[in-house]
Amino acid sequence: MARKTKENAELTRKSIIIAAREVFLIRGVSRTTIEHIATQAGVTRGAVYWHFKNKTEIFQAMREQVFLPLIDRMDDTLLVDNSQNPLVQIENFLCGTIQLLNNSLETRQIYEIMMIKCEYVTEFSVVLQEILLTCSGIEEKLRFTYEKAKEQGLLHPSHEPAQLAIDTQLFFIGLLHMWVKDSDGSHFRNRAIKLIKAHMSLIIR
Amino acid sequence: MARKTKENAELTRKSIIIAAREVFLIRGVSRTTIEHIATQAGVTRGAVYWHFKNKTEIFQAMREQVFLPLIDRMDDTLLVDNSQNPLVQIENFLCGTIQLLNNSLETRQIYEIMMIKCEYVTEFSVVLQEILLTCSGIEEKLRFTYEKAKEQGLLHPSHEPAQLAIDTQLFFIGLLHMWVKDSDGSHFRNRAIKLIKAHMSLIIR
DNA sequence: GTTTATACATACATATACGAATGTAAACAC
DNA sequence: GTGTTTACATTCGTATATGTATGTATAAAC
Repeated sequence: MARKTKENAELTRKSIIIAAREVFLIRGVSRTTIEHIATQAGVTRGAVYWHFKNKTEIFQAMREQVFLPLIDRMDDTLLVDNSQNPLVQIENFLCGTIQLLNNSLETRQIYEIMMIKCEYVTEFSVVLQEILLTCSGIEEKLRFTYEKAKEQGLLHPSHEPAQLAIDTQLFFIGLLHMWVKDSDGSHFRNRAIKLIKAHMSLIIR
Repeated sequence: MARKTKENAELTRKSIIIAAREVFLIRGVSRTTIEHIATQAGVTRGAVYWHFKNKTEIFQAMREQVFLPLIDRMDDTLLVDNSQNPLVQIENFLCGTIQLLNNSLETRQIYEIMMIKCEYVTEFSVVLQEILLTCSGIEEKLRFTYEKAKEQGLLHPSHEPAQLAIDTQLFFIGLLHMWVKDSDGSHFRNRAIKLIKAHMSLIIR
């Protein structure tokens, strides 16, 4: 086939990542072959192997699209000292994530793939470690923000920021998992924002 | 090969399920072949196909070993009216599940397989629905118990049993997920019981 | 304008997995 | 004790996936 311009080649690369996401979602990562991805992207396996070494590399490229922005947004919402109520900051961060999932089909699908359409074995075990690291980061930033809240006397005296941080983190991890699994929407997707507000109301003094 | 007695055949069947669990854990469900399972069990594919229609059936047989006891134990701990403090009942149920995971290698491995070594697509989507149903059951039983607590004046007046039930459920789902992923143990496994007690302490009036 | 590297498509070799079909020896029913 | 069924092992045909090797037309470099 005729050689493409650099811009066109980049478009091909992106279309492969999009195609991979679509096929991963339907078939799961393991059962997806390079051929499936190529066909979905309208190219041949040759094109895929030109842009990526193997399926794992495609998966990683797809994953970076949601993880990097997540960290950024977390930093923006929680760490930036905007003299706002820290508890509101946390609520905004949690609700913001849910709204991102609601608004972005791409993000929604990638979360779903990572949570219930991927087996974390061999090459993918590395991804698990990264996820754990990201979670540690979230916990730390939540704790930092709950400490601000405590300093401002917004917390019940017997509540420790470290405990609240983990509790909120686990609540949110659980919520995300159920949000993704609840494709019907009736149990968690439609109520997610309310559930977050309810969780935060348990913490307010 | 020589025909086995009924008892021996049952042993073979069980050894296949055990072998499947061991291989699923290492290779993930999708990447595991019938041949892998057979070899691990010390039989041939013929034996596996004799006892099970396909891999999905083996998976289901394995899964039932942990899900049925979970429901039973939940009913025993939460529903039986033992005139104990309802909040203690909930704490006991949560801690009991963690202790079960700590004590039973089998349960631990099956949870790990179901959470991060399995892709819920096509035939396995059914399993997701069952999991969602089980979760609904858990939520309901938690709510029932929180309602008992409210009647006994153990809750803060502004706290609604329905909200608490979901909050506790999501907390626990998050905890289980992190418990499983934290194979190192330092972040969640060693602290799980403390985290549960901390969570419950947020709820006590 | 020629050369070279690029961006793929095509073809090939190898490996592996599945399910069914067939074979078989012993357990069990009678 | 003979016939039948069971509990597997073995064999076979087919399908599918992978990575690489090779081919090729063109964009880009000079």
